Amino acid sequence: MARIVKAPEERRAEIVETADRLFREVGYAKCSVEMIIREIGVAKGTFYYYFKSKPDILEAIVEKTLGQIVEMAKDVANDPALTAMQKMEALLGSSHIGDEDSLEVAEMLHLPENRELHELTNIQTVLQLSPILAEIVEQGIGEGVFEVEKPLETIQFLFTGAQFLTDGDMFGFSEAELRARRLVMQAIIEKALGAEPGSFQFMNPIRAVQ
Amino acid sequence: MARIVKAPEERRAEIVETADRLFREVGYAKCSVEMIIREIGVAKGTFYYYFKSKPDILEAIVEKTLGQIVEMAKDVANDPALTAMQKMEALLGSSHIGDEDSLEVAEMLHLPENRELHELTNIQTVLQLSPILAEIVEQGIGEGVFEVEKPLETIQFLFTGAQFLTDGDMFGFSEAELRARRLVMQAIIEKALGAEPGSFQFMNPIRAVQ
Amino acid sequence: MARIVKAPEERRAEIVETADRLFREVGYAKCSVEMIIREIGVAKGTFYYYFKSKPDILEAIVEKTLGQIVEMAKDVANDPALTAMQKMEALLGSSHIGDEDSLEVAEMLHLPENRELHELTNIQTVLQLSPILAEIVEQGIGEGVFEVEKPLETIQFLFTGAQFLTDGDMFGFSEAELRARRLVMQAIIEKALGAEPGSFQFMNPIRAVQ
Amino acid sequence: MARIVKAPEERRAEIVETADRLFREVGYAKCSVEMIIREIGVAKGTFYYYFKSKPDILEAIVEKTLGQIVEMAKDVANDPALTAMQKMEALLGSSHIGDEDSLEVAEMLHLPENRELHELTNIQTVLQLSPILAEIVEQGIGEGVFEVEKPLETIQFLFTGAQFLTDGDMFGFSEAELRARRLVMQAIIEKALGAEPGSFQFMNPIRAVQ
DNA sequence: GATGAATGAGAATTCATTCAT
DNA sequence: TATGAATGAATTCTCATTCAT
Repeated sequence: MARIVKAPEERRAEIVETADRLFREVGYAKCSVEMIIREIGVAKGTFYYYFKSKPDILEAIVEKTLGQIVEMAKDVANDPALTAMQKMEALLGSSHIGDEDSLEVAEMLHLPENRELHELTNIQTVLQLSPILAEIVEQGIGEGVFEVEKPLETIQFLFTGAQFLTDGDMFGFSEAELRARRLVMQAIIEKALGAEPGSFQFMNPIRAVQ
Repeated sequence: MARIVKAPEERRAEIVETADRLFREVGYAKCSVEMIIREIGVAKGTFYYYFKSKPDILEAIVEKTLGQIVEMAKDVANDPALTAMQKMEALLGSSHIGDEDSLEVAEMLHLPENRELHELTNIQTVLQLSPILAEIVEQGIGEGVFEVEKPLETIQFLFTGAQFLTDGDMFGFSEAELRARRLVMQAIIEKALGAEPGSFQFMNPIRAVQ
Repeated sequence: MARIVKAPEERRAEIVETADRLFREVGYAKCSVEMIIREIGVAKGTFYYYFKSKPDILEAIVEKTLGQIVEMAKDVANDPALTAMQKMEALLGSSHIGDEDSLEVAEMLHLPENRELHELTNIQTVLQLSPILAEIVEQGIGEGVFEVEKPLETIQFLFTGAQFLTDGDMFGFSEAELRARRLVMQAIIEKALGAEPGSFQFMNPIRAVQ
Repeated sequence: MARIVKAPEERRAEIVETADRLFREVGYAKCSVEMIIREIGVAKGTFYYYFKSKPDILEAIVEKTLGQIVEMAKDVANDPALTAMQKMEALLGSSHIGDEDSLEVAEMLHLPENRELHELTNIQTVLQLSPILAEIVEQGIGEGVFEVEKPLETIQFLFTGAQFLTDGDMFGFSEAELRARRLVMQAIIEKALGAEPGSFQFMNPIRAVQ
């Protein structure tokens, strides 16, 4: 096959992205290295030139994904101009704000993922994001909008429930069922954080059915 | 090897139980059919006489496990002598009541499981158990101990959070961390169900540190 | 491919023999499992049903070969009717005596072998055969035909020299060169063992050029 | 990486030396070209600029090694001031004479080598060195210290036995076992060459145990 | 019902070698 | 001279499944 030379970072990114997509589409275990390289049009050796094993690229994907999520969350959390509630909305709201191509946390987490990626990314997401969210909750306590004793543990529980219940299609819920669950989630979160009922309405915006 | 003839149901049950145990011990993907039959001392053909494929026996295991859990939950739920709170305690409490070898729901769900079984059983557990628990919540509303609008969805959210956060060692929490999370879980559940603070204390019994 | 079922020992022996031959023909490293199974006409899985790895079958081959050699040597050594000199002749002589299909030690050792098999079999042959030969030398000392102080070490040295110098075609000697070396070998062995000059003439029989 | 230009002979020698060392350390087959170039800090292409293949560099190494050995042996053999016995001692003696960093033949041959290098170098060593040694034996016959009919073949046999029996750790002998074998070797060599008993004592110098 | 030898389609990984720059 | 990204054939090994007995 014709040899096409690319800048290493470019080639590496190309492989990561393709693998990421295929892993999510067909699952990590069922997606062979063969599939990945055929999709890109490179040789087996090229794959192994950049990644020393299949688990190795999985790690790279998780790191990349988490990096993006955490970075965005930190940007929001550290913005001194925002109230705790505004930060919550920015991170958990389901409506797009600002520029188009920025993926939101909520959206990122709702990709149809498979088990391995699920476990690795979702769990890591909960673990890495909850301290950031907990800090926002602390800010909110200071601002008098939240009232809760153990912000970190509370956030972790709520996050986990939200993550796994509405993520992917693990549960096979219909759109209507998902909506109902999101509404309830909102109420539980408000109660758990001691927030005003309705203050997390941004999680369930009224909008036209997609 | 000597041919040992057994009653079909017995042989089938033997295979299911062994596979169940091995799947949980070493994981579904990593447990080969070979391992299962060697453990029992039976031939390959015998396995395929009873189950048409490996996924097939996985399904059988999940069905069996769920059946046991759901049956027990229904027994409790349908006991006319118990209050809603007592039923909750019976199903979610972490202390043993009654005979020794009966596995509780809470206990069953906390076995170190692997991904495949996890996904299949945990999710199915949430889906099948939540209507039963929701009914108990309705009973509790009638008895004035709970106050919540959407029992089913609320239960599902809480159940999911509890399930995934404290199950297995997905998150790698230490014992102390798990205890902290269980305490918070109790508070959130009470708030979400509109129950008296401390009424779900049975989830966190004071006991000697192991 | 048509499934041909054979008795396990038969199939196993078939694989060992084919592998043995191919390893010697093309070398252990260069002979792939694929080559072996294609030669026999069985599936890959069949090979791995009988041998857990490629090194595993190598071991089996060496064991088989050594077993045959050592067994024959022991039979000769333990024959009470033979003198030490006759035993030496039986084991080291290059002319066929008796039944046709019995491979002699000398002949067995002169097969064109490759490195791995060479190292493993030749060395093991020296180590396992030298005590047997040393015992014969002791018998010879008693009979007054040998005179040497350290039979075992002496035998090992002589055996090693003989083994590696005239074995296979490591050195690329011509037939004439080999003959010359064998003659000298005879003289050295006689001197080293303190035997009568010419007593090991059986190693170099006068015969028509092949 | 920064491109470091070196004089061709220097670069070539650098690669040969590194490959030589690594081949001996990890074995020819197990030492990849990658390992060699990483060790030097040079690119793949550079390796293939100097050597057309991996077997090619192996050949270069053997030639280099043999060259050194043969050259030294010739220097000794052609020294008109030395007796045959002194030459034997110079070449086969196990004690250091002269300057420190000069490797002796005996020492060179006892490096822990691997199969490929072993076969190629040891055999070639025997073949190239034996005529030189044979010439010394002829000189010794003239001087009345040796008495043997076929010097070349005799030397070849003795050399081969010595080489393979005590080389590397093919046989896995202990230090004590090796000492016993070297003593016997001395006796056999003396007998085979018709030399005075004890005249080859230099092969087994009495020295403090290490 | 039961056996276990046999199947074969993959899977991951290695590495000597090439070639555009 | 030198670089290093790219190649791809080859290799070992796995394991769910089949089928002759």
